[in-house]
Amino acid sequence: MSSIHLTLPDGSVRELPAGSTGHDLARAIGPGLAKAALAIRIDGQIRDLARPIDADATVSILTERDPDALEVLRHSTAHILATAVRQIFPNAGIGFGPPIEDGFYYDFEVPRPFTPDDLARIEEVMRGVTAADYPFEREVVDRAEANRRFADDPLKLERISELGPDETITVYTDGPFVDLCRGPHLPSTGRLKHFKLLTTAGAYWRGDERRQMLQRIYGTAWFKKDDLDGYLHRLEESKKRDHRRVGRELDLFMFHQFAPGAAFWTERGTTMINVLNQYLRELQRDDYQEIKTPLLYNKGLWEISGHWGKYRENMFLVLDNETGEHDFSLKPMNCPSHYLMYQSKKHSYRDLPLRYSTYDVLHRNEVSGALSGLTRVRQFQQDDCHVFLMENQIADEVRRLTAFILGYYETFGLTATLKFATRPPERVGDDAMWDRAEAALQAALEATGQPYELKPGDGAFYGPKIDFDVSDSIGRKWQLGTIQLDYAAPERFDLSYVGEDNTGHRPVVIHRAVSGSFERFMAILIEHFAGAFPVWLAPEQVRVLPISDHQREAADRLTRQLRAAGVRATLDAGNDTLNYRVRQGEVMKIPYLAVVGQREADGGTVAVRTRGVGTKQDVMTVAEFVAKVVAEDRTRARVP
RNA sequence: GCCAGCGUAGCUCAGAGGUAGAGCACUCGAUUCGUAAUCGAGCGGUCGUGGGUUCAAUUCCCACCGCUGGCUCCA
Repeated sequence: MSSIHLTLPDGSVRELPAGSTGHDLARAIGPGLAKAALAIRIDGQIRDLARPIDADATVSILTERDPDALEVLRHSTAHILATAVRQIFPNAGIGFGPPIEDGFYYDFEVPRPFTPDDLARIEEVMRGVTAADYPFEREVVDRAEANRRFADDPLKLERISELGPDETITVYTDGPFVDLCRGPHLPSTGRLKHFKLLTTAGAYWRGDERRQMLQRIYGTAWFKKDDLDGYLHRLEESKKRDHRRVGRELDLFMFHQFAPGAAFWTERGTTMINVLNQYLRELQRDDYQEIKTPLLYNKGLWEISGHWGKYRENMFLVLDNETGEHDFSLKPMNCPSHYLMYQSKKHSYRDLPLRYSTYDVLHRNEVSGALSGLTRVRQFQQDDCHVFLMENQIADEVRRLTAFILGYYETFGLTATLKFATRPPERVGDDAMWDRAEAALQAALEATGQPYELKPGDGAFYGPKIDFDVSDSIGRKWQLGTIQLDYAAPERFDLSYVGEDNTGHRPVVIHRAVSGSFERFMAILIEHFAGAFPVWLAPEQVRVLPISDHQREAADRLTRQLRAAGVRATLDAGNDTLNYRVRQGEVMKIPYLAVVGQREADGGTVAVRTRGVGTKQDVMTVAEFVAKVVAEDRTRARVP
């Protein structure tokens, strides 16, 4: 009888009879491992423990400690969910049930959507399935058999029909439930203990809005109760820093149903936006030309740019009373208007790269269901820039812009992930142009040395792009900055520059945004800092608190001194107790509370309470305090 | 746009087929205080909007608007 040789992670080799399983291996190594074993990694591929190993391989046994085991756990939990759903709704069609970050989901085709009560009931049945401790059994079937087994489920039949001729078709059974599935799974349903169903949602079959909507159930699953509790706790905590909540608590912005998707900025929020804008202006003072262009345009412009054909459904069309037609549109992007300005003059190659920057307001008619706080709005202000340059300047410019964007984020302690997005199905320009644009941008991106992820088909309709994504408090990623290469627009707008050879040449355009939009960036900042902004960003940097009316004059003087030095300071001399006013200051997350009692009033000092550090107070002279705040503001220090 | 949930005072939330409450906020009065809520009084809501059922609707039904979570889409 032949045998197989299995190399373990520590380099040792085990010899087992051919046909041995992962279980056998685990048992051979030791009873502890046999008990803890969940799955096995064979030459990098994770498999069921019960599956025979047919050849020599490098292997490792997966236990709870292996991060990959979580995915197996979650996918197996999804199966249990489906098991329970089928028990309650025997005719439910079974869609996809993958593991996702922190959990899993499963899509079902059912005659009516799930209610919250259904969810509770389903979870209860799931507990029964785990208590029954059914083994997950894998079986290889041929196509005819697969079609026969899933004859009552059109969703599964569709999946089977898509499997290639030489793909192995496997089905998994856990107790009463059979599913078409590639696996792998945990040994049995009894291994699943710490899970919770979270929400339901509609989801189009195959993610295609033209197809029927399935009912999706989201859940989470963990190996340990502590991990589950910890995750649920994290969910709660992140809700507390949700920018919509913090924005209201700190009085930064509001929304109104009469202007869906458009923020109202309060004085405090406006102050912050102005601070951000000022910072960007400072950074772009020397190498950029800031311009402003109209908000409303005749459709003629959009016909040239291609927006009328490719982007009209996202544009707010405006009625022209004279023609009776909706011939005008609010601009959804700045680019076309910047091309008009570029066009209006002759440009020399000596002037390139030429960078037009702007902070104009844009409007995009997002579908109502897409709106979400400040992260997804219909009206926003982009920190936009269009660079006109020669092809041989692309690499340099992309490197420069990338450094600019990442450097800007760094000021706030934000980190971004980069994505390289290529031609989408709906686009302008021919393939040759796209080949060139993608090659040029990717080469430039490679040259920056930054790691990036590839997103095929995710580019803008006019060119490939590099996106800079940052996560919000509940883990959703949002695109902030972007660098988009555009060969199409210069053609469409017949843009040119005069080269060294005194003839006309076609420039290339790069679209660039750093914050993406002030709105979205504010959302990210609010959540990133949980509202506790560093001094330079805080709308109110210092609040001066006289202990009683007797120090009012000294407090008033201090406030004026701070203001004269450019500090955003206010005086809170209300007749509330000091305790109450300190609390208000902490709740509003004011960086510094400057307390003036009789000792301070007499000595020309101030007792400074720093946000978040409690009762510890720093007594310093007024001059020292003013200098401290001014320095922190000027250096954009991430304090306190 | 699609699926689901939600919409009661400025905010957080109770409530019930018989025309509404609490805490905080706000206003006034008292208190003048040494680092996270001083005490008292008062003001405040055609219960998102419109229609229907009913003797009676804020409560039940329908439509619309908005918000939330997903799907699609996206800065």
